[in-house]
Amino acid sequence: MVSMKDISIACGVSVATVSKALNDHNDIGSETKEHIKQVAKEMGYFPNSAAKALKTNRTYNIGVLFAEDDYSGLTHDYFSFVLDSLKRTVEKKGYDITFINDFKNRSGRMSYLEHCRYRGFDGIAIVCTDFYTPEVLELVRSNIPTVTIDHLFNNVCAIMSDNVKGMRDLLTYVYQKGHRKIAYIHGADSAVTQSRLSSFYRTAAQLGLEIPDEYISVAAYRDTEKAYEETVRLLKLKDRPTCILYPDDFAAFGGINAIKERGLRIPEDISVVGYDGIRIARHIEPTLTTLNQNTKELGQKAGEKLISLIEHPKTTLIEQIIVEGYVYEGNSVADINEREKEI
Amino acid sequence: MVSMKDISIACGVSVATVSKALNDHNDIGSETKEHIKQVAKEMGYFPNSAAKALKTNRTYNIGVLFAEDDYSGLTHDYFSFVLDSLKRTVEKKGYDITFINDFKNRSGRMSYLEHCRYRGFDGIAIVCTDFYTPEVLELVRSNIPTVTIDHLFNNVCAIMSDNVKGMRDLLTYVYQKGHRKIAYIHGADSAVTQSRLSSFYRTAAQLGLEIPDEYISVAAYRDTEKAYEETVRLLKLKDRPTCILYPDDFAAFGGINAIKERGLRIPEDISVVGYDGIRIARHIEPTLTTLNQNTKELGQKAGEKLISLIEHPKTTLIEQIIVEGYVYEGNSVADINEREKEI
DNA sequence: TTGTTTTACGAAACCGTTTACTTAATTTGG
DNA sequence: CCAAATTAAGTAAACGGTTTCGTAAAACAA
Repeated sequence: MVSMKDISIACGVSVATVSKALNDHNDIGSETKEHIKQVAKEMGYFPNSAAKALKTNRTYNIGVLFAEDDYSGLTHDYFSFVLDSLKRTVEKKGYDITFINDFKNRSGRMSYLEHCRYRGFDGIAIVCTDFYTPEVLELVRSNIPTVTIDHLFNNVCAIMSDNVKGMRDLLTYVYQKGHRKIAYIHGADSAVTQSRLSSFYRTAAQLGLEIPDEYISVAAYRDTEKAYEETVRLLKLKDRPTCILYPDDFAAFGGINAIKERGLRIPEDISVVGYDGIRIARHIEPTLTTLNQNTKELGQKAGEKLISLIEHPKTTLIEQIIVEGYVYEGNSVADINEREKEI
Repeated sequence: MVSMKDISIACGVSVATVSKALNDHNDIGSETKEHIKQVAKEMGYFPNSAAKALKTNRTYNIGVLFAEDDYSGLTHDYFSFVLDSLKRTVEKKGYDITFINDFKNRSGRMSYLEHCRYRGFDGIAIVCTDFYTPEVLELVRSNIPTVTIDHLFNNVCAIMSDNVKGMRDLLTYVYQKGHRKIAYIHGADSAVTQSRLSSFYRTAAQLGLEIPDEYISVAAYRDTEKAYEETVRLLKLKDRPTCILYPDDFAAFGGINAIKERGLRIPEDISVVGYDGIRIARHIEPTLTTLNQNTKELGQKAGEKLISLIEHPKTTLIEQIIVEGYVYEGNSVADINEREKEI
């Protein structure tokens, strides 16, 4: 490992001069500066992040907290796209990404916050987790620059997918296609679910839709089994819905299977709507009508906001950034306007 | 930030004593040791990873190189599962994960290797990338402990999914179902593709299958469009195959769509086989018969091997670890044994 | 010329830990 | 009882940078 000391010897200057030359301080003569840079390059020098961090308290490293439960963080289509975009964004600005976890070593276990302090993360992004555990709360209450994604805390920047508009657009779309009997199997309780559900009810009211209680039920996100069951239940109803909204695309597949197994056609017999816009939704038959979330922008805004928070703490607004998605029009929703007329 | 110095003052001992007490050196009296530990806990002390790394040259941080091209690394179902498993495994042993990239700061861009040295990664895992770029080669030639996944380099530990056995099992399965006219749309050229393709031919020969050239073609992994096109081509053949193998599950969906659009049924009219065993494959209709790769074990073995390489460099074997998958029997492959008899 | 400012660099402290080497006190052995 | 060995602590130098402050030389002004 070639260090500044080696360069200072090679150039016959002090290490202070080397440091200042490489960092482009302006109290170093331009010839000296160029010469030092040249020699540094020739000798294959690059800095030691640990030493730099130790002295400057800046690591250029961002901690990302992702769900630790099985199969719900990294492997989640929606969140992995957000992470990918976040990663690209911060890397462009010279930051690395390290996962936050309950770090274990011989002296025991660390809380998330302790882990962050241990690693000296300049900022943290909380992407996909249970936001109401004590450790997560401890984290957001700390003074480390933080952004959360799809969750709103007091005094913490949040990048939110516009669930209210998303659900409104989705329901309005379905309505315009002539549907009046619309069921909604919503996700498990969370801030996101709340937003969507209340937007669903509000929009329904505005459209003059009547939603019987039996049209509303719950299946956890990505729970194909439960979505399947609930779909079966809905199909058995005397007054069956013409369209079913699912918690997300993945869960929708459970519903689709239930429908197909009963010999019903999509969308002719019953329409189906997902949420998220995962890749596969566009590649199956029927292509799934869904709310396509803008994962790229979510990750990008989160990264930009976080870096701004780190580099300009005084002037960066603590705010909520809303990112809109759009209705992806597959062919899983029938246009029944004409059918209605016939009746 | 409470440091060892603070504790040393609080305890009336030197920082060396604190350091040794906290690290359980045995030249500290047990009472003193306990007392120091107690005070450290009370004061909320935890170490500074940068300082520790600077002094010890150990970061307990592992660099992971993931493809940087759009939508092929993090968001890839197969690789994201491997990463998830790798992450869990190394975290259990007290290591963190940071992504390797071409780090940029004001003094320019770093190569992957330079980035690794800059961050002082104890080891690196190369998971999913183009293995033949100069920068990746530079990386594997370095003396940093390294494991690669699904690629074999000289003198580097490799964790490989058993593509030879996988393809053999898959083809044998299809054969046992009575299929004799089997097409294989294989992935773009790579070591993985080579393994599968040669295993396909060898197994075919052993089974006495004749595979006309027109049954073999190429579509990039996850390229639904190309898979669609190639499927259309296959369907138009005079002597049409009864079963088509795809590069991966995702690509298979392209093929499935082509087949369905032409009014053909799966598996009654034509059988379809994927590769990977991504989650969704079990949740669509028909459920996809595919080779289920053992992502959990791949990530786990990779993590364990890497840590062994880091902690016991002398005694750890440089070897190739093969992880087997299994045929997931969906219902996309028809049993045509009886049909054959009828004819 | 002399006094003042500017420029270009160096000395040294410091960031938080680890560790080789000392040293003082205590225990052990004969 | 005294020398040797052991134990328990401390001292100080590193690790590789950054930064404050000081200063000699050069440039400038009058």
